[in-house]
Amino acid sequence: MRRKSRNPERTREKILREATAEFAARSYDGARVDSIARRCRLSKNMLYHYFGSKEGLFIAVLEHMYEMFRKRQRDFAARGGDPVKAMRQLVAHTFQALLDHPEVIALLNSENLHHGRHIKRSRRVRNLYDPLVDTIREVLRRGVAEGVFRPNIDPVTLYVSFSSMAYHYISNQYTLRAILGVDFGTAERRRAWLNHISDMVLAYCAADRAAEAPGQRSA
Amino acid sequence: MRRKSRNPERTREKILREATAEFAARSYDGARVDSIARRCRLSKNMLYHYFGSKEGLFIAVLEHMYEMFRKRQRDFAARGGDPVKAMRQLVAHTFQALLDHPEVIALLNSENLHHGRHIKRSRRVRNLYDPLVDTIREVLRRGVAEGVFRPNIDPVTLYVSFSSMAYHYISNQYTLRAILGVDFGTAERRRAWLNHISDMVLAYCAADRAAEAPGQRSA
DNA sequence: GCTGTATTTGACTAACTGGTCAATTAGGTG
DNA sequence: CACCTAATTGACCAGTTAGTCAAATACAGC
Repeated sequence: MRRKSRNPERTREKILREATAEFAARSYDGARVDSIARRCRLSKNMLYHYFGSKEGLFIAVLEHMYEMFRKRQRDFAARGGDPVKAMRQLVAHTFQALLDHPEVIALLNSENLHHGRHIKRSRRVRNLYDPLVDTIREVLRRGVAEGVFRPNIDPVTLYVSFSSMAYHYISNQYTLRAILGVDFGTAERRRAWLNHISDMVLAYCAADRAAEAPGQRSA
Repeated sequence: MRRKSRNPERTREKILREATAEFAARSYDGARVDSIARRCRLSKNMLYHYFGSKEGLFIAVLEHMYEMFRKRQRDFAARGGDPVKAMRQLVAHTFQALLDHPEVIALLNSENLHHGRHIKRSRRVRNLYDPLVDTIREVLRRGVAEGVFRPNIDPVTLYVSFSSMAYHYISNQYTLRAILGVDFGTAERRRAWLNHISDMVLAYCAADRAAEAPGQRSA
């Protein structure tokens, strides 16, 4: 039987993969360095050799996660002529990305709980602009040109809006269930929620507005 | 100097108060029983005397938090004739409640990370209907009657929608800042965001819709 | 094949963690 | 005042935790 010969790259990746799983499952404080080492079938010293400390490892996990997510966003292109359809695809893509990568929500929640303490220490993550915002801007532009969207909609605000609704639905499903008595985990309810987010976004973007709604301020 | 004579009620409350602060600041796994005892200036045994275990204490904290929040929601009544104005008040109330009680977000996030493990064990919290939903229903009804809102809007869906946006804005402000490079903590940006949520809600509820937006399904 | 360097490991530790025990103290009640 | 019960405490423990040390091992270049 071939003893696993040394292979720094593979080892590093394996640690990163298992650490992501552990940190996502148990959050920063709940995660155990020994447990990660056991998952990797490596001695704990390897983690310290490559990442210095538990915090260093967590930062590397965050960076890796952000890069993966960003790449996925960049690879997505809302094609097709219809801006309304493109906007729906955009929302669906965001929702699906979060469903496909539950570790993203877990890691971000853990990080926000610590007031972004680790992200602040990472130079690679700071001011990492989400490429999806550019796609939104483009779709909005086309929609305005075609007369289906109203002008002067901020793409960042719109992005935060629908990603909030997608994220929160998944992230807080357990306490929402406890408070409202509704199971948000079923496929059908998810589909309905995705449609609802799109509906809200499109109602907000629609051009055929007149009276009092958007742009107005209350006292 | 008067040695603190025994007072079970006050002691219980003090433990609950300090435990809430500790669990909110450090989440369930990060919180330390010894630290809570130290905050209370009580021997650790008191926590075990009154709440049995760290988990029992956390459950009590969750229950207490829910009751407080629910009471606040119930006390709120969106008065006034104008349903549009009332809806804005409703959104503002929700946003402000989360700003006033940051521990709510911290505790709920911690609990969702554990897939609602503790909330499931609490009989007092299960299926605790949020009273604000009733207020929303009533405002929607009035709006439909006055012809400013369209009919058949689900109050629960609407509640989850705007509370998502309010909650997420506060909860994820640190990672949003890291990813988008925008400080979401300033008073002005908060005001703008509150207005934006209201705008979206009202655009969604508005009666004067015709063509394709709400209710439509994509493939 | 020799040697230097990077990879990998087993054994260890000092501090901490949730939880327990037996003992002490204060208040209400007869 | 004596007695019972509930509140409160100091001392302690077994298991765990992030992090360390020195040694061993494999690979690359000569």
